[in-house]
Amino acid sequence: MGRPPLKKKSIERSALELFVEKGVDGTSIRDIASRAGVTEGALYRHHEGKDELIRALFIDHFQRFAELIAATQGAHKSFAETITKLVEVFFTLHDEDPPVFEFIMVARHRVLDEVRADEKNLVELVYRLVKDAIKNGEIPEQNPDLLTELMIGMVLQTTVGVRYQRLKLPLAKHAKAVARACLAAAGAKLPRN
Amino acid sequence: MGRPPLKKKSIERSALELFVEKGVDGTSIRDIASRAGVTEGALYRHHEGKDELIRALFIDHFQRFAELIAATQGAHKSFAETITKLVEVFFTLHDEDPPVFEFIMVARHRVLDEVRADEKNLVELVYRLVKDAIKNGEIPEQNPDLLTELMIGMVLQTTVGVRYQRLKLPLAKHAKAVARACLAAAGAKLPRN
Amino acid sequence: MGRPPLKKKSIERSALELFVEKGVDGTSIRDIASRAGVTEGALYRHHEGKDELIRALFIDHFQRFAELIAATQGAHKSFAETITKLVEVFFTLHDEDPPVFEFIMVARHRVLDEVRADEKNLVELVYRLVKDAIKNGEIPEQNPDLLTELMIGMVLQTTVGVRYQRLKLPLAKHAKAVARACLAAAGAKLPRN
Amino acid sequence: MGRPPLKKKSIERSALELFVEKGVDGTSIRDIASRAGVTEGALYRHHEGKDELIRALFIDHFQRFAELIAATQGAHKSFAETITKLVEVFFTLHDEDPPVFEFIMVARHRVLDEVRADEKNLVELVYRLVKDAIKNGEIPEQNPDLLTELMIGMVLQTTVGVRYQRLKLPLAKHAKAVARACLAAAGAKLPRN
DNA sequence: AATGAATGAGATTTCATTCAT
DNA sequence: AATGAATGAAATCTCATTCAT
Repeated sequence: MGRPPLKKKSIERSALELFVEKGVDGTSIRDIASRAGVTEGALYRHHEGKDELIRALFIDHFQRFAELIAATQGAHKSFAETITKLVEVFFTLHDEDPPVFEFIMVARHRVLDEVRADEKNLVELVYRLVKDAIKNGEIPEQNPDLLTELMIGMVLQTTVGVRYQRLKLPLAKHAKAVARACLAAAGAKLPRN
Repeated sequence: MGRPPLKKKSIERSALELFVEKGVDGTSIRDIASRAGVTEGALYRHHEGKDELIRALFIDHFQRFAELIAATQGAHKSFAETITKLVEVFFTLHDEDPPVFEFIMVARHRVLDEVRADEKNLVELVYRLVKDAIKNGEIPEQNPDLLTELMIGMVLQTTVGVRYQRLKLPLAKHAKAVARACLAAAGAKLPRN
Repeated sequence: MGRPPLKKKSIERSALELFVEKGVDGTSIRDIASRAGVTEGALYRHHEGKDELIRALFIDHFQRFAELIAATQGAHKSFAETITKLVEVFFTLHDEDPPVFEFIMVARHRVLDEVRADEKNLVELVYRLVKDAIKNGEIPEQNPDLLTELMIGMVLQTTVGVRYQRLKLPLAKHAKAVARACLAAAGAKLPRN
Repeated sequence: MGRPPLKKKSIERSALELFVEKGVDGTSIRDIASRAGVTEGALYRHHEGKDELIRALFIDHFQRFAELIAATQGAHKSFAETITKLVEVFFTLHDEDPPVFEFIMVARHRVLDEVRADEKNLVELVYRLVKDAIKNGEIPEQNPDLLTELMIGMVLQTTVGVRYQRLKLPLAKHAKAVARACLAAAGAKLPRN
């Protein structure tokens, strides 16, 4: 059962961090190897190349996102409850490992089509929630596309605030307030807190 | 006085568009020259290099942002009016030339310190508005940093929605609705529209 | 431990020779790589760039010069003996590897300050020998700076003569005669040979 | 009879100085134009290109060298007198305009063949003087090639000493002493001074 | 006579990748 | 599993020269 690949994790972690810090295109194999304390060739033992590494990192971590979000979807509750839950899930995901979260945000626009489909589902999920909420009369008649962007914007920008140290970790602390703001923006009757 | 700089504008415009389309790091000098219909060396007549070009483009266009926003600040009105005005200004800026707007958004994190100071002012401006509104009782007691991020998130994400064609131009059309959402998120009493 | 650096020596030797043949500015990375039988990028595995390569070559080889000359200094003998010894050392250094010697002569004016300090010491060494000899009455009262230049000029120009094939190798063969000329120029009583 | 070419002299002087300061290959047309206070194109009004400029500068100034030296040759005097005169001529040439002198020294190895012939004559001239002096018994039997290099080395290195501020201008002040050193090195009976 | 934009060739440098060790 | 030299392609940048103004 051979030695475990001691450096694989280190390479992947270094890559992920650098991709967030300097951008994917701004990070070279050398940068990654250097931070991981290995040489350039080592990376190719574990990954086919830079592209495949990015893809592997994305798919790996995106799993957890997809699972947690899918779980949220399952529980058929009110719009308010679902949105609140979703915000919590997002912030929890962020707090578990902020660099991973940021990498997913940064990389999602580059990773290939089949993955994009998944990513699209995220926007789509919120869109459907909004659409249903309007149909059910939970929130007033309005442009569902716009509301979708507004809510996503609030959640994502909160993570940006953390990155630039304008907000403090853990994000989960702010989940309730952000959820409330989303519902207020949607014109929902706020649940008593 | 020698040949007039026929290609300078073309180079700069091509660069700006490509930076938005393919990212700054993903765009090569050759890409830029090729789209501008010049040879690579031509760029160096007008700019010292890629870095300086990015910087120059940023500073150039950021001017207009700073001016318009400064003008908004001057008009001492209620929180609701100021926020509404600010959203309108932003969306107008975006609609005037969406690629320019997107470039500013994309480039602001790379451009050096003195410029960053200016960019910081934008966040700071909103922050001060929020702080004052809380003090004046226009909006309820709450974390001003968080609200700042939420409002900025809504405005920026709206422009992302346009980019991915989930929302249609002109953005200005959505200004009222976004402003209303910002105020709702802030817990302000909504002005009758 | 990876491939051994088969080409490093070749790159450095090629560079050194070309710098002498065509001048430092007249030699391109491509010239060097081509003579060394490698691609241009190979150079950057071993050196940061052209400047650092020049510097590294200089420092490397200058070591030997400094050591041999320092050794000569130690032996406290008469002016005549010291000068004779110095000329011999120089010519021996030259004969060991004329291209290296010539490179050192060519490069010394471009290499940065800390190295220049060392180089200065060479002139300084001769200067001090001259000064002392005047004080001790070994040679007549005269401008020590001028005599220093005269003696250095004789030694260096002899190496130029070799390069243009007006003199034949080995230079060491001429050491006695050159030393005698130096002493004559200094007005020293010539030692019987 | 048109305007005089105001900038021609400025371009040529700037070029000459820069060639001395930074080397011929290290000096760009831009450098030259910039120091001359003109733009790049201006140079091409007066010269065909960089190569021709170098050549023109060399030939121009070399004239004076050739003339003065030829004049020295004409006067058939003793070896001692001729050498003394030659050193004076050289140092006078240097003092008239040190940058010009240095440029001639620096450029002589690059300028094409027919000029090289002339330059060769300089070494050759000294060589013939030495040869004759040996034949006439003015100086002892010795290697005439070596003595030629020694004397040239003394004269040239003296100019280097000035450049590095180890000797003070005017060089002519040192002519007598250098001539005496040359004669001493040659083993000539020194003329009473 | 001079300008300075633009060219085109080439120089320097970077970098993902391969491969012998 | 890992090394690190070397490759080859591409990226950035320089520069002598040309040419419209």
